[in-house]
Amino acid sequence: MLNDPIPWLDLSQNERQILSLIRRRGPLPRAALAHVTGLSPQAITNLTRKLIQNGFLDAGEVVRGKVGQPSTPLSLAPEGALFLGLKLGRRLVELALVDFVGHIKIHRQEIYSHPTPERVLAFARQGLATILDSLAPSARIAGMGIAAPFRLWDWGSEMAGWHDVDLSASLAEGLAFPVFLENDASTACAAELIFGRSVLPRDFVHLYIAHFAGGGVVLDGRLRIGPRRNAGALGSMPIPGGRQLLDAASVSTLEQRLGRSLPPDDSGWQVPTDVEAQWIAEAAHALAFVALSATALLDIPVVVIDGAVPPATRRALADATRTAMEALPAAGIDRPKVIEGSLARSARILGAAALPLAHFFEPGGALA
Amino acid sequence: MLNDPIPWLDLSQNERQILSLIRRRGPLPRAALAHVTGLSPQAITNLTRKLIQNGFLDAGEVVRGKVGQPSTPLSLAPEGALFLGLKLGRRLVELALVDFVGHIKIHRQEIYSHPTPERVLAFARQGLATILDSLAPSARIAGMGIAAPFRLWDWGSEMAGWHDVDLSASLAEGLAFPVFLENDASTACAAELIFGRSVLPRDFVHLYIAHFAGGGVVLDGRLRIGPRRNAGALGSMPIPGGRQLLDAASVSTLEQRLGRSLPPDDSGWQVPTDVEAQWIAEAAHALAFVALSATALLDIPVVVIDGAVPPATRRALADATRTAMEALPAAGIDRPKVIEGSLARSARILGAAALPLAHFFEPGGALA
DNA sequence: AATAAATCAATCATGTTGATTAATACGTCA
DNA sequence: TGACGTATTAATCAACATGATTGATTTATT
Repeated sequence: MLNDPIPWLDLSQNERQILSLIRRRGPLPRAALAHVTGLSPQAITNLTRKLIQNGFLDAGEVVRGKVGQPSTPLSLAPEGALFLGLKLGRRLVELALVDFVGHIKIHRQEIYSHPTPERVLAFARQGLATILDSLAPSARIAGMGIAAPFRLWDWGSEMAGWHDVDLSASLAEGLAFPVFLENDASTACAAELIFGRSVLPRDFVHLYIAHFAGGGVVLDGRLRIGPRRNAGALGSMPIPGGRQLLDAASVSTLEQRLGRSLPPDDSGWQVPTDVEAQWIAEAAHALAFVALSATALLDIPVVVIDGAVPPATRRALADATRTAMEALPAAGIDRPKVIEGSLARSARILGAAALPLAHFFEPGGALA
Repeated sequence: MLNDPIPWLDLSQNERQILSLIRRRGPLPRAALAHVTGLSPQAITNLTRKLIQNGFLDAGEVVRGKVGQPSTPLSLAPEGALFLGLKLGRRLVELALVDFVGHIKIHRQEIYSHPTPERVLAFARQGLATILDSLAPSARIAGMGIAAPFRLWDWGSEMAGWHDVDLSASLAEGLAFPVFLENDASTACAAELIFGRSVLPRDFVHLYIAHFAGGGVVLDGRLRIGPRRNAGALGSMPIPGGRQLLDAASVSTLEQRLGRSLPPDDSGWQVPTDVEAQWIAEAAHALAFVALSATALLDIPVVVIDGAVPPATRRALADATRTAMEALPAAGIDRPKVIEGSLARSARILGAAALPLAHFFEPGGALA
């Protein structure tokens, strides 16, 4: 799957670095690229020529008004590559086609009471066929990413069918592009890293509060996977009281307090304020503890909090986490900045699509 | 300090990789190097020729008895480069000259009740002069590393003098080589990584129990420093009870229980077994908690425990940590293996010397 | 005239590829 | 038993490919 040097996807590290820089900082002229990459202007000329020819970059309008020859900013070509994302959730499957700049071009979804392999596969296959049919033959799909919770079968007896399903392999059959699978919370982190609208440092920890709590760790601008593909398992972080983060900071905990489950969109989020406030207080305490742990270990300057929750709730969680962190001992370390994510419910599906993007277009394949 | 391309120290990434491989796996023939680096045999021939010419590698006796042409294993040249290490402790300063394979060639030390800048600087300068005098002019010193606890001034009013001392800059003056400074617990980790006799994976966390508790994080074979040079501050990891690791797992805690301080060598370690056992039990609990946190965050497969304690104590700590970890919740993660370090009291001084070594000879400069 | 962006042409550094040589073990045959 | 051919492995040589740098040059602007 990862062994074929598909010619148009075979980018060098320096080409990837250029694309990654423009993705994060917006359109840049060649001179700026030379300066920040440390490469010679000549090398940038050669590399960008190739990238433009291959349809990954567009030359913008020349910028006049400054001393010296005008510069021509280079921007990402939206159709440079397309990516498919499949997100598997507790109540919802989603399939999306995402372009090179992170726009969702096509989106389909289906609601269920609980996911079965048959239903998910049928939805994915049919959606895939429809999408592929609708595309011009010139459209370049680089790959598909799947965001799925780990251990679906732990959710209850009706989920036992997932035990021996290899979603990735089942869907990859017959497709002309590779398929990637990752924990859904990690994909949310990947989305923030690749498509996020926040200003982020090279190192940060991402906490994503959905039915479960999970996260991702970004070091040196790359999402860390870990030797056993289980880094960023923030939901499993131990917290005081013999518990783990996901016991305190997850929507499932809120649902338990509430006595009912919440629908898979913000519009249905009707939660009594006192119940929510209490949940937030406890969750924030756990989040603060975990954030400080990460900082002591990795010198993390920023912790991003996001989740499949309404913006107001996310804000309250972030605020409460900041407050809770003040009460925890931090001798010898600098408390990290807590900021909100920018993608909320769309983080996981965008992150799914970001998996092939990172693999082919980010320096180092963004895997580690 | 780090900007000059001293010719004999200007090694390419591939040269560094070769040296690093041989350092860890022992003498290797060229064919093996080609296989594991992925470079062509021809490239290995060229690179090793240069490394031998420059005095970093020695060709060993050819190995016969196998099918095919005999192979000539290449080993590190002990005099390939020399490194100075200065370790500053609570009761002890040490200065050492360490060769390319991690042997301590010269060692001097001085005991005090508490360190003052004057005394430490005088000791270092005099020792430095003596050592440099004793060396042949052909000896190649690559640099000096300093292992010092952070925030010395927090130890008490008599240490206030350290507030505005830049040890690194003061000592660098007049020296022909660069000086590096790092937290002493981090250098212990660096020593295990570079000179350690244990078999280690590419990712591990190192816990070092001395007067304080600290540690280091190694990812992808590189010691992680962090954007603010404070990664691996494991002593500051929060643990249940509103405390931090160093409140539970440090020799200073033991000394408090004991009502007296312990001398800076194993021979003076006379601790009643019940006091030690109780201390170990509490420390192990905290260590296990921290180990699990690190694993959830980074998918760490191995945690190394070492310290400035007798081997038996270290073993008891490791054993107790393993046990304590079983009692902590670990849903969603694999508990890491707990192993003992191999360097004990010499870890920090060796690690100090390893700082310049890593900077010049490890892939990526081993800083991150 | 100064400045900055971008390119051209020549060169260099560092790798690969494919052919070649060297030294050995092992099977086979006289 | 000893001699000899063959497969195997290590290592190198020579030619070439890739991808960068350097220094001179062109262009468009204040």
